[in-house]
Amino acid sequence: MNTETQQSTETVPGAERSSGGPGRRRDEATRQKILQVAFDTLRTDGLRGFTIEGVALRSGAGKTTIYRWWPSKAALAVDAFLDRFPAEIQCRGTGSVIGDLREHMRALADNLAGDNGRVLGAILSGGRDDPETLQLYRERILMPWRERGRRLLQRGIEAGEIRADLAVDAALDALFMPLVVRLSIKVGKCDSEWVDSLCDTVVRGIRPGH
Amino acid sequence: MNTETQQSTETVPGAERSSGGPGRRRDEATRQKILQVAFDTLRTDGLRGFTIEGVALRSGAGKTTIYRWWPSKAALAVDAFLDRFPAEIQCRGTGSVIGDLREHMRALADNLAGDNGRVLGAILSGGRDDPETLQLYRERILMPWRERGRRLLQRGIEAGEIRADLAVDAALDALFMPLVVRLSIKVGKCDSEWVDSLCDTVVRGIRPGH
Amino acid sequence: MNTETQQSTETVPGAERSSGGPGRRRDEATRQKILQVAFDTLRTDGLRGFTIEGVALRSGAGKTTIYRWWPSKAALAVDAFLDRFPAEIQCRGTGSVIGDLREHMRALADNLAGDNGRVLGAILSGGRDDPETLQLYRERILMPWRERGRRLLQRGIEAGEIRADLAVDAALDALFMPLVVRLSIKVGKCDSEWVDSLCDTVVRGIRPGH
Amino acid sequence: MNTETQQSTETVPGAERSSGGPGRRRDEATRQKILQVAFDTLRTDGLRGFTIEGVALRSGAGKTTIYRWWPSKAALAVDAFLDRFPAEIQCRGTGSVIGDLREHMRALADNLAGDNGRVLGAILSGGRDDPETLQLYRERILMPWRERGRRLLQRGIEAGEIRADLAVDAALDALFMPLVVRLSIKVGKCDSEWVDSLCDTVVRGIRPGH
DNA sequence: CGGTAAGCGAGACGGTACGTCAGGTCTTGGG
DNA sequence: CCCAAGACCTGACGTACCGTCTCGCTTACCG
Repeated sequence: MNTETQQSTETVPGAERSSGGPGRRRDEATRQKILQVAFDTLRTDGLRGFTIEGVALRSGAGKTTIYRWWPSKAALAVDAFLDRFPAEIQCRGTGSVIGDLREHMRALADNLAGDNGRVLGAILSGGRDDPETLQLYRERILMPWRERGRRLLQRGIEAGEIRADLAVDAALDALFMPLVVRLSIKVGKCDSEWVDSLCDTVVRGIRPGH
Repeated sequence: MNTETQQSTETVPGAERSSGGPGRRRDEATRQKILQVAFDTLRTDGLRGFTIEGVALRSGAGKTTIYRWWPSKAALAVDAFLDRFPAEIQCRGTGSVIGDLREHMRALADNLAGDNGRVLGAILSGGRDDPETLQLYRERILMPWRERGRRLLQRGIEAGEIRADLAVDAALDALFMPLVVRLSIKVGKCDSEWVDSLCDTVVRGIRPGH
Repeated sequence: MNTETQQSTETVPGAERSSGGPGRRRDEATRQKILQVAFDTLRTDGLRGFTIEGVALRSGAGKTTIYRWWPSKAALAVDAFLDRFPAEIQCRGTGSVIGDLREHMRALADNLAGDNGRVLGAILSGGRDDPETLQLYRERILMPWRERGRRLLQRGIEAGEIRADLAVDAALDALFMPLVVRLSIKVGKCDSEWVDSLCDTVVRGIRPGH
Repeated sequence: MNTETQQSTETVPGAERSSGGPGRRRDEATRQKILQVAFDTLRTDGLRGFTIEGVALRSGAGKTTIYRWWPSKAALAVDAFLDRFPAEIQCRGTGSVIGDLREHMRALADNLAGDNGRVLGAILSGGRDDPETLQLYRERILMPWRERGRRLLQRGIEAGEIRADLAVDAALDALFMPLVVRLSIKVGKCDSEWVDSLCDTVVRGIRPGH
């Protein structure tokens, strides 16, 4: 678990009520075990084999305990993912904004190349019907990516590296959505070659140059 | 059912073995009823409320009959969608290739604005765990969109409207994937305004012009 | 099949309408195959594994054909049994009526020792809920046994070997019912030793003798 | 439920694990309701209409709950019967052992005259294919009858009322099996007249008296 | 330092849907 | 009119998880 990047723990499901008042404290080891098992199950069996019952069994926890802290299995899945996914993608700065943008997307794709990608893919689709989980997904996974991208684009506009009349949201869509789809629909790979190609295309557009 | 646009019906699940040999023929009315009910259920209740049991009940068919023709509920969902979705999106030609591209995407978005979009969204994610259905989805829904787009882009390159060194696949990703995500994750609308904005962005790129 | 002992074939289910009128004649080979397979299935798998579906499959007949000639699977079972069970148990005469009685029961038990017993046991219980089959069973299997026994007893009474005030039906119950139960409930064996013991007991009674 | 006559409840299916250890206790009311409904269904509709599904529906219990406690529907049927059937048939003593024997059988027939008989008849045959249930049936229903009878016979032998060289098992067969058959095959009634007649026959034998 | 208020595991409970099996009916084409 | 093949609706099967609900036990604070 990446403790240093876990911010605003209080409002996160599965981590509330950690002190104050009488009664036994929440067992942190149990929480960890549950998240661990949840993540592994998602990785190994996909969302199909991901059941509260199974997580409870394999983690040695009671179902009650899981339901006490996570409102739905989708919430648990999102949490299990985020617990192992850095809130802030770290990447080295290049000289230019557009270079930084490419680095950001590369780092993202890198990070999602292995287990994380499998797990996120599982979540992406499965939780779709649960509006609450969709909300969680948008807010806690997708938005941070876009916000980081948005900041970069704005910085680029200010620096004159990006045209001022850009429809920022559309650009973010063009950049990040393909990543999301490739993960969930498994159409093609998400390697850095592809990421570069995508970035380049969006940066230059499809019209004949200059 | 749109008979004229339904090509190569023989290899499509749920439509095989329609003649020859002894034994009772497949009941076309039943097939239609099942697809109809499946579509309506997906539209109304989403994938959450979409159960074989329910479709059987509401269509008056036996569960066995459904399982005889569709291997999984995801396969049924894909079929129900395609039965009501035109295989070829029709749109008027404009003078330019880029105009045609925009028209194509507008028509697509239009077609998915109502029930079709709801249903497709439901399918998109739910079928993810069933590799077979994913395959179906890619081949029978996504690919036709991309192919149409690919042909347009290539025509544009030949006509000099589009730069010759374009990474076509990346461009297709940037154009169509956002549409898919907006449908499935319900992040933002898919109206023609947004489509125009997206097209424009991909066409011009994000760098300062010429 | 024991053709010579099969009497009154006309009223037997599965053997009617064998001539006259237009149309194709009934296929005797098919009838034989069905009965054969039915018998074997009962013998091998018991009533549990005895299904019209299975018989149709293994005999190569269509389900329709079976239903055309037998109203229920119990009827088929009874028929399959009777087709291989001699209508008249043959046994050598002894000097005395009581000896003949013992011989009759021995022959019966003998005949039911192997496959026939297994099959009859299967029928006995399974058909119980179908009143029609129960009727069949009583009329075509049980009654002949009792009638033969009744004739013997009556002969014994006339000959003075059996007391005149005997409640014949009760005696028949005491003699034959244990056989039926042992077959169906599988409580104990039905070997000739046991048969002798039973006969002897019923003959002599339980009170101290002479 | 006849609490006072229910002995050794611990080893009886559907009544185990009623205390100790963590976890929610078994709901006795539910158990009662299930047995009640099962009994009523058997009485009303026979074994034909006796389905786990139906019992679950009418009792308000989940199918899982039934399957948790009873391995098969036959086991449930046996239990439903025994729950309402006195483990020890009570009957007044007469002066003689043979009189007591007749009383015992009368009481038995009496007890089985109404609903109990219908239910037992239903069980008798239906459970035949399930060896486990057959076992249950033999051990928990048939054996107690025979044991009681056996004790009576032995007492009779000691008292000189019954001949010393009697084959006790054969005598028990002759006495009780007809009862069982009459119940299951429905050949004739089980009234006290018939019971008397049967007893008398077995007691006196069929040979001319003394 | 003892009461009380949680947290925790185990596990029973009423449900819903699953995917399968067999029952009995029907509709083909061919003999 | 018979027969095979086989599609069809019905209904029950036994299983898997769901989310809820007791239980008895274990902490830990707070008066």
